[in-house]
Amino acid sequence: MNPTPCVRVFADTDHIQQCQQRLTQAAPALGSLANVLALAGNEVRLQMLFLLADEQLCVCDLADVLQMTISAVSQHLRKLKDGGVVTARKVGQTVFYTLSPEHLPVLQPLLARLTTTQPEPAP
Amino acid sequence: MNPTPCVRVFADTDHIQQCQQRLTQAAPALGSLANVLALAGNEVRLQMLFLLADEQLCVCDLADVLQMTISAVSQHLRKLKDGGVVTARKVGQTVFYTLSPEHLPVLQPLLARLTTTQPEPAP
DNA sequence: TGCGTACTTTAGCATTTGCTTAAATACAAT
DNA sequence: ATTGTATTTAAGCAAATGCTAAAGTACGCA
Repeated sequence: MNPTPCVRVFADTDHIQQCQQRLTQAAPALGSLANVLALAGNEVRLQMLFLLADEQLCVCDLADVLQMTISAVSQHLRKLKDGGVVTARKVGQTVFYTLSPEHLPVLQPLLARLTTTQPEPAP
Repeated sequence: MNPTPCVRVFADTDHIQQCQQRLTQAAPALGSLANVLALAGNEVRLQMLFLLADEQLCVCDLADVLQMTISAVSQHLRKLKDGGVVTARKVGQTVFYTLSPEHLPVLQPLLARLTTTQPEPAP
């Protein structure tokens, strides 16, 4: 596991342990956050989330907009659903996807950055 | 590219195009954001960023804290550096890493969520 | 009951990721 | 110059990812 350990003389053991303790304390939140960010860190999925922040959409719509196979879209949506990021609502044979409230506190500020109108470069 | 196109009868073409236009407009910011989130979406790297938000650290420190090979840590740091997320500052033969200001607006609120003290469950 | 539509799931495959191991580079001190 | 410390880089490999293609499921309607 640690075949090339850190060998410097002046390792501040106390400091190291403090850092480890901070990590341990943050661990649950950190793990959860990492999962959400990993999901949102894919460009296609981030596009989906961006669109879903505005309105609910069905698989077919997303496939049309993103110019992707329905299958590929569906697989992305499954990951997002498994991660608790989106929620599926079935109406007849159509499945509408929405951002689920669970991770909105994380996602909203991120997605908001994509909507704000960029300042035009001076002419 | 699109072997199983969406075949439903009532595809709202105007709506689809509106969505595509919103995507196109957000594209640069969205791509950049996706890159940062993909970097932060790895648990090890998120731990690193969490620690670096508090204080600058060298490769050796991070390896000790995270109980990882120096090589593995160095490779993660390279990705973070290439993505403009951290900055390297060399002092003698030690390299200190810091969060770079470029993507702080994205990272700060995320990392802040890890520091806030959780409310204790009532006894 | 049978057909068509919307979606999901499976299997397969190329690419990417994150690690290990080993060699290379950079600097400091002796 | 030589040695040692801190870090980077390269090569190799197992596992994860994201797609395609092809079945499979669920629902609505005639």
